[in-house]
Amino acid sequence: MAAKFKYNEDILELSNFARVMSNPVRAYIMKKLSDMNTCCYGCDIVKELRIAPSTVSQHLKELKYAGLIQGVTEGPFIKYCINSENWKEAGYLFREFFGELPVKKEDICDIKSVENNNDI
Amino acid sequence: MAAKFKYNEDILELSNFARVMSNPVRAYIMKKLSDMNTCCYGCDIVKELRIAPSTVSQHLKELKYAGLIQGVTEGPFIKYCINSENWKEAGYLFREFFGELPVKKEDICDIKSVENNNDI
DNA sequence: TATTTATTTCGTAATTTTGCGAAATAACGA
DNA sequence: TCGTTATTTCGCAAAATTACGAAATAAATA
Repeated sequence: MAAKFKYNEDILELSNFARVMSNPVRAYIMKKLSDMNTCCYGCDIVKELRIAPSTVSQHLKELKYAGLIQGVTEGPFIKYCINSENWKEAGYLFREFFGELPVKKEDICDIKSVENNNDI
Repeated sequence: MAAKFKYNEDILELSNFARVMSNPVRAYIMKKLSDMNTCCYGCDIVKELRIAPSTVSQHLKELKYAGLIQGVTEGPFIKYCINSENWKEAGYLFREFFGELPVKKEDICDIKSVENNNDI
């Protein structure tokens, strides 16, 4: 029978990052950490999302395993921060995947010149 | 007991797109369609990835349901093309999620390219 | 008409994901 | 020391995902 197809490494990496972000809890955590570029404790997430500590712990573990966050022990707490390096890496991967997007209005340098636009 | 947390709509939308792209077959198909901005038939995917037709059909259905592709009947074939509108939308969602990344050279706002730009 | 090709639907089995409670660990403060 | 708080690990059950084969549909063609 035919050999199994070998996916491009980028596709596998991207789909794995996508898998990690496919859970709302994990997406929420990453959004929180990246948005305000701040850190948080597991107990913050427990309070905010009102889910079991063990569930949060599991998701944080997965994010850590994926290299997207890193934890620093602070007494009985563990302060989790984003791993900027890998976060950027994931960002580039997705950006490349979706391709260069036409600029949005608010991103355009000069609004006037938008009126004659030839891009597809 | 505490009411269930209500996620931001963007988070839910993003994690759902992420779920869709978390499967290598689906990521492969989208990459193929978006990369060369071309179309394909289900049977192409069957041949390329060497997986069962029913499996491919299922994945195409999911992509269609997510609004990322659209099919046009062509005799016994169905030609699938990308749904640019929604693909762009997903792209923006991810771009916003990952935040503005340090500009790469080719992304730098260049008056010339903006001058001929029709896209909204 | 019979055959071939592309596709879909359906049912199924295997695997993965998810969320939780219970129990254990660790650090802090009264 | 004892109780509180934060966290993790473990086991479990429910749900979702995945891939497949068999059967059915539909169009093209010999």
